[in-house]
Amino acid sequence: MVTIKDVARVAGVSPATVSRALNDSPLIREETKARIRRIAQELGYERNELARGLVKGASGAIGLVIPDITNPFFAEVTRGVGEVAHARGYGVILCNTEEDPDRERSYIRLLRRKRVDGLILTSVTAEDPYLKALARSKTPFVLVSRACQLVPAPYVGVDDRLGGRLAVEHLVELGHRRIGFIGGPADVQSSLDRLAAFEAVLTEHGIPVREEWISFSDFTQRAGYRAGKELLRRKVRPSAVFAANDVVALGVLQAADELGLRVPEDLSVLGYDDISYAGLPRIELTTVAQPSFEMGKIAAEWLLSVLEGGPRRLYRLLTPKLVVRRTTAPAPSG
Amino acid sequence: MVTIKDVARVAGVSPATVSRALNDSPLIREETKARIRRIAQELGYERNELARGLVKGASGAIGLVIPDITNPFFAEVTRGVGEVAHARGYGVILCNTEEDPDRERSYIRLLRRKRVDGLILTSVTAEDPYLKALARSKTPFVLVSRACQLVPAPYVGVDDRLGGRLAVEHLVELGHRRIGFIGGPADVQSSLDRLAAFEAVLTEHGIPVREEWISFSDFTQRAGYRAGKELLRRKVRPSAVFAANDVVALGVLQAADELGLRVPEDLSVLGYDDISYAGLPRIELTTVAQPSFEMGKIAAEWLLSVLEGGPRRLYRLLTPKLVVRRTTAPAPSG
DNA sequence: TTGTACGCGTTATCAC
DNA sequence: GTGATAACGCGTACAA
Repeated sequence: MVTIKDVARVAGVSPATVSRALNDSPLIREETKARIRRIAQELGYERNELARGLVKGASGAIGLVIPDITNPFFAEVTRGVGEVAHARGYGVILCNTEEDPDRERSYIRLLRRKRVDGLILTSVTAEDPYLKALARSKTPFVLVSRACQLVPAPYVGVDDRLGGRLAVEHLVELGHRRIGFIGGPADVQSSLDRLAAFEAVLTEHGIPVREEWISFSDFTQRAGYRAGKELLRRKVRPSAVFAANDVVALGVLQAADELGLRVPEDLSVLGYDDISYAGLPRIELTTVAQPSFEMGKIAAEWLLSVLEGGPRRLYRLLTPKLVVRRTTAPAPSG
Repeated sequence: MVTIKDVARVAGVSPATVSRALNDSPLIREETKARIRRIAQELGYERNELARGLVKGASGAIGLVIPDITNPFFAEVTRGVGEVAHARGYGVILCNTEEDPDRERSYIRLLRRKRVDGLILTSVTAEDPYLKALARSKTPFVLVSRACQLVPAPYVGVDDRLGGRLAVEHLVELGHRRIGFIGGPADVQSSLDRLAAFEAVLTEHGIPVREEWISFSDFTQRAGYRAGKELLRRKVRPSAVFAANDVVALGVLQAADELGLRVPEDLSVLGYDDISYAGLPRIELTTVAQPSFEMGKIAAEWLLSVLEGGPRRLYRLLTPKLVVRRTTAPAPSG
C-alpha cells in the first residue's frame, strides 16, 4: 500500500508536508496542496486510519451492539446509526448478540480492543454488571431502546410505560377484560415496562391480572408462536393478547390461525414497534409505533457530538403512537 | 488506557516479555506467563488492535457492504457473516448502501482507509468499474448473491437462472400464459438472471414475452407496490406475476389487495428469497428459497481462510428451492 | 512555508 | 528465557 512517504518522495517534499497538505493545514501554500493532492490521487493513496488512530487516540469507528439484526426494528435502528456515522466519516462495527449475554460481553471486549471511540447498545439486559465497568471507562456509550436500572446512562428510547398504556387501554376500551401478555426476555427493561403498564391499566379498570396469562418469550417470531400456542390452548383463554413486540405478535397470529381462531373476531392481537411488515394488507397488525430509524440517528448524533466535546448527558424519551389496524376489535360478547 | 508497558512495569519485566506472554509464546516460562496474565487481567488490560494491526499489517476487521439491511434476506446474510467472523475474532464493519452506487464507492474507500483485511460485497451493480480497481488491489473480496460480469471474482450465490426457471415453470404448469415480471434494479445481475430465465421458459413454451408486463423496481416493498399497481391497472393484465424478490412480492400483494384482486384466485404471485415473513399464515407466499444465512457463512469462511493463506479461488452456486405456498394457483379459465 | 525528530502501542529481530 | 531496539504509518512540536 502506498504511504505518505511514497507521496512525499514523488512530490519532492517531506512526509510532514504531505500530511499537512492532505489534512488541509493552513500552513501549506495552496499550490503545494493541490500538487500533493493530485499526486496522492494518482498514486491511489488512502490514508492508513490504523496509524492515524494510533497517534490521535481515536479509531474513527463506533461499535453497535444489537440483539437481533433480523428484527426489522433493529435493522431500522442500524440503518439510522449507519446513516449519520457514515456521513461523518465513521465506521460502524456491528455486533449481533442473538440475545446471548455471553456473546454480548465478548463483543464489548472485542470493541474495546479495537479501540472504538464510542458504543451504541441496544442489547442490554436490565442489570448486567458489565455496564458498570463500562461506565467507569472513558469510552462514551448510549443505550437505545433498552434502558438499564443499575447505572445511570445516556439513553434514547420511547416511553414504554406510555406505549404499553396506549396498547392496553385500546383493548380495554374495546371491551376486553380477558387479556394476555406475552413479553420478551424477563430481564429486558423495555419488556418489563410494557408489562408494568399492562398491569397498571388492568388494575385501574378493576380487571384482575391473571398470572397464567402472562408469559415471556425471547422476542422472536418462533418464541411468540410457541407462547401463543400455549396461551391459546388453555381451557380458559383470553380474548385479547398484547405482545411486547411485533415479531412476537406475528408468531401469535400464526398460532391463532393454526388453532382456528379468527382474528380479530375471536381474538384481538396487539403488537409493538410497527415494523414494516405490520402494515401489510394481509397482516394489518394493530401496534404501537416507535420511531426506530430516528432513534438510531439520535443515538449516533449524540455519540459523535460527545466525541467532539459536546455535552455528555442525554435522556430522550420519544413518544410512541398507537396505530389501529385490523387485528383488534370489540370483545366477543361471550 | 492501560498499555503493555504498564503491565510490564507492574510485573517487573520488559514490554517484550509481556507481549510474548500474552501471545502465548513458547519462549516464556509458564509461571511467568501466568503471572503476567494475572496482572494484565487485574489492570484491565486489553490489547490495542490499532497498534497491533499497524505492525502486523492486518487490522482484524472485514468490511460487509449490503444494499439494504432492512431486507430480511440481507439481514440473514449479515448474521451469517457476523457469526463466523466473530468466532474467529474478527470485527465486521457494516456498510448499508441503500442501493446507491455513490455511497457504495464511498464506503469502499472508507473500508480501504480502515485497512480491512477483506471485503464481502452484496451490493454490486453488474458493471461497476470500481471492482476492477479492487481486483487489482491486494485486498481479497467475495461477491455474495450479486455476481459481476466485468471481472472474474470469487462468488457465492444461488443459481438464479435455475431459481427463475423453477418459479416460472411452476406458473406455466399451473396453466398461466399471461405472466408479468417485476425485477430489481436493471443493473443487478441476480435480477437480470431471473429475468433471463423468465424469458427463456416462456419462449420454450411458446408463450410470447410481452415487454409491457416487464418492469424494474429497486427491490423494496414500496417499489414493488408501485410497479404492481401500474402493472395490475392495465386493461390487459397478467394472471400471474413473478417478482424478483419477496419484498417486492409483498408490495405486489399489497397492490393486488387494494385493487380488489383476490390472490391466488384472480392473480398468482411468486417471490424469491423465502424471507421469514413469506411463511406467515396470513401471507403464505410461494417463493424460491435461498440459503441466505448459509451464504453469509460461506463467504466469511472463505474470506478468513484466504487471509490465512488458503486458496484464493471460490465459485459456489448453491441450489435454490421452490417453496409452494398459497399465493399461486391454477390460472383462471377466463 | 517547510523539514526534522519524536511518539502513539505493538511485534519482531537481534542480542545476552 | 528475557531484554533492548527497531520498525509499522502517521501527526505534530519545534526548528529552520
